[in-house]
Amino acid sequence: MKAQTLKETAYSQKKPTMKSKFILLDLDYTEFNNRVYLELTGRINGKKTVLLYDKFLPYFYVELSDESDADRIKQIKEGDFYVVSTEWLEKTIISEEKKLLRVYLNTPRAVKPIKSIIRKEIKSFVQIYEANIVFIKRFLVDNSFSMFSQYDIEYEKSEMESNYTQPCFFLKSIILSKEQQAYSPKVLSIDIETLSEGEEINPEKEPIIFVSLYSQSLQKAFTYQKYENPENFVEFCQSEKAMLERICECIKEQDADIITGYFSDGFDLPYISKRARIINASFQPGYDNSGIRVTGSSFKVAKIKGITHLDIYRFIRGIMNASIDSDSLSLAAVSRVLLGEEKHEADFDSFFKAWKNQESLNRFAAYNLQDSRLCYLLSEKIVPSIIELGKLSSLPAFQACRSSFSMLVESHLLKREKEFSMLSPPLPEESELRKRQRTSFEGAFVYQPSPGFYESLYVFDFRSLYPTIIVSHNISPETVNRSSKKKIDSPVEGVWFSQDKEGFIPYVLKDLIDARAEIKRKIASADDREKTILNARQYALKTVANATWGFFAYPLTGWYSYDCARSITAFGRHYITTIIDKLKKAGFSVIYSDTDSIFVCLDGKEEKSLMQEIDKINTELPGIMELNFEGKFSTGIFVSTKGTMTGAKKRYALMSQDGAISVKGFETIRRNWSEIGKEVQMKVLEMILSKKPNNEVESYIKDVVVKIRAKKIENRKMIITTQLKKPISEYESRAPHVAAAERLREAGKRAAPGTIISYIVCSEGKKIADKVRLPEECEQGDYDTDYYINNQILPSIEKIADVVGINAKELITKITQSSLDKFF
DNA sequence: TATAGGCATACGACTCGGCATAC
DNA sequence: CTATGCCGAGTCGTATGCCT
Repeated sequence: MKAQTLKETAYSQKKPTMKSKFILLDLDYTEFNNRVYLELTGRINGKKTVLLYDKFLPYFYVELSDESDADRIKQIKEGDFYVVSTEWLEKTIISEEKKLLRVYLNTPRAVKPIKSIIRKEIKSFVQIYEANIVFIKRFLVDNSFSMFSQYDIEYEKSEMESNYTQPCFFLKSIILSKEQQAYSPKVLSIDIETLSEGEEINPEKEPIIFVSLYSQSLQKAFTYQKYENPENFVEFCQSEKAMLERICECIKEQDADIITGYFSDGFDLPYISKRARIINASFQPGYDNSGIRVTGSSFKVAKIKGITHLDIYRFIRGIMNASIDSDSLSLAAVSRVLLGEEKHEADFDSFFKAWKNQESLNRFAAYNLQDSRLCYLLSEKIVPSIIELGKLSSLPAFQACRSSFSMLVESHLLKREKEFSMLSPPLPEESELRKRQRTSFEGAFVYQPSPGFYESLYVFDFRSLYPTIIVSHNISPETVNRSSKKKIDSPVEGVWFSQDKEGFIPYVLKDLIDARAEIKRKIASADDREKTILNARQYALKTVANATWGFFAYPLTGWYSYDCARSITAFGRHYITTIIDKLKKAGFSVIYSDTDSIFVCLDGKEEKSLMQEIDKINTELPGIMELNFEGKFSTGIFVSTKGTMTGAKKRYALMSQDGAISVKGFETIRRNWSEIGKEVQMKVLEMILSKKPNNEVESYIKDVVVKIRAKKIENRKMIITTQLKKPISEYESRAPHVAAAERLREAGKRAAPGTIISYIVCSEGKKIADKVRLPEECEQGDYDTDYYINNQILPSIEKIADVVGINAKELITKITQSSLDKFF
């Protein structure tokens, strides 16, 4: 925020009021003469425009035991900060109705000092509410406004002179348009390459050598070292400085709504910003001629005024992580999963060599452009979800992209409070917080499966189990253990929920669930463009609905409720176990169940009678709870845990009728397992699920073991990757991946928390940690064959082979024996 | 810069008993 | 005879990454 952006002009005249449609794109604020002005960036008839608005002020609520103290609060002034006005309002906090004083201030900077004056000097002061809500969020939440929506505005010529590069007006009034047309924001993606041969990244010394920009109308890689026969997507600049200035020019020309990058918060944009300063390049793409604003130290955030910067990696890591089925969150891995597109490998050594020897850089340029292209394609898929989450929670897309689940839910609840005249309950004090963090509660029920091979499995699951439990039992902080005419007892002793009045959380959740059902109906008949948006919207609704129950158990919020949280999981356990009993009594055999799902075998009965039984169960479920048919699987495998005969939970494999295999929990889908181990396990699973005869499975296993012994498997498949979760020094024991991290650091490379460590187990040494080598330290075949056979192959197939009566351990010993026999 | 709990598994650190060896 | 060290088996705690 800059106070000096605006200057008052000398004249004042009567100005005509104009009316128009307005698409809101970005929101910020500035100060002038000790008054705060919201800066709304958006488009009027397609033209990017800045609107200044002075009719919204920051505020918070004060609870007083003596109402007459309100007059004293009204008078508070401290330097440039003062109370503008106050008003009394009736608000509910949890279930207590209170009369609270809403205190308006002249600027957001006044919140902290005025708050502490009230605390110190007002005798009847009891409590302050909602003082921690940032100004911009307050504005959006109070009005239920959101980015990329359409508004009807009245505005007039600005009295102030500004240094904005965009036209600037005074906003007189703004309301959300009745008709909302889908707005497709213009996206520009960026990626840079730097000449960094050492491992540490240093903008002081290492120049940016390539920058690529990708949008619908521009797809180019920029560099400043000329070479012969450049591809037509390459543009040469005179120098690095000229290149950066050209990039800035392109960004301005492109006039995009959104700029995206992959890890651009942490790398590309901060690097450009720093590098531009060092080489004295002018790089000011902001509408007030500001550059890239980088804040935060360990978690950097990069902002450009007037263009919403979305770091696709940040969003994937924070929100989509769980729903993405990929080993790592690298651009290559994520593109493979979400776009089905392979990223071409880069050989930076040869790139840098070509750069130094002034050879053709076409391959380097293509690589650079590929990255911004993939990021652009990912943006097409992901940006709609970010926008919809922003709309749902009234957060700017910039914030929605960088929010955690808890922040999305918190903001959504904040937006909905006014429908209940509620305020956010105050955040916990230090001691209460510690108490909450020590408290845990029982979670979900998991059925103990019997190991074996099954045929014809029917799977059912609850639609949104926890949200529907909350709605159907009216579970909310203000309904728990409240004296009431009608109540529902929780399975938890001594806890009940009042049914007299709909609770706030059930009310909000019901709305989310209904809205999602409605959208799913619409999707069926929508065209492709609508479908993208509707899909993003239903994703946002699902995300926020599912995260809402977790809010009860999240210590850092005012909505925390131990009794609600443990009642929800207790209800979950109650219903799933009751249904299991019913199915068993009806003569079906239940194979497995985890939290909200049930796996059933017909056991000689008819499919029809199973479905009838499920229908009956559904009529008996309360409220909106519902058990759905998820699918039928022709074969399935459940295994025993290591060294026992009892069935293992959370690890199984199913094959549907069309032959598609779904694997859960097994090594095949674990990141910290070697490719060879995973590959062999998957292959064995496939063979068994498709009922291949045992001798085929055995000969496959034999084949692999012989190949490993003969060192015929590539090193690449022997690499084990494990994430380093904390600094090397904090580990109590020296696990293999910690030993590998040490080696990595000795080689001068990064080994910080979060780094994925790759290593191969080689022969020299006693402990496995001693045998660890980095992949680049190994020659082909350097690996420890015994380790891979005994610790990677055997454990991954032993329990699976067991199910069809193959003794993998014996088999492998026999192979080893016979190969030794041959040898001697 | 934390939505929750439940679960399987690997591996190092440690303990303990058996044994060989040195003194 | 005791002191020392090595080895393997068993137990425990730490660590990771999965499932819903």
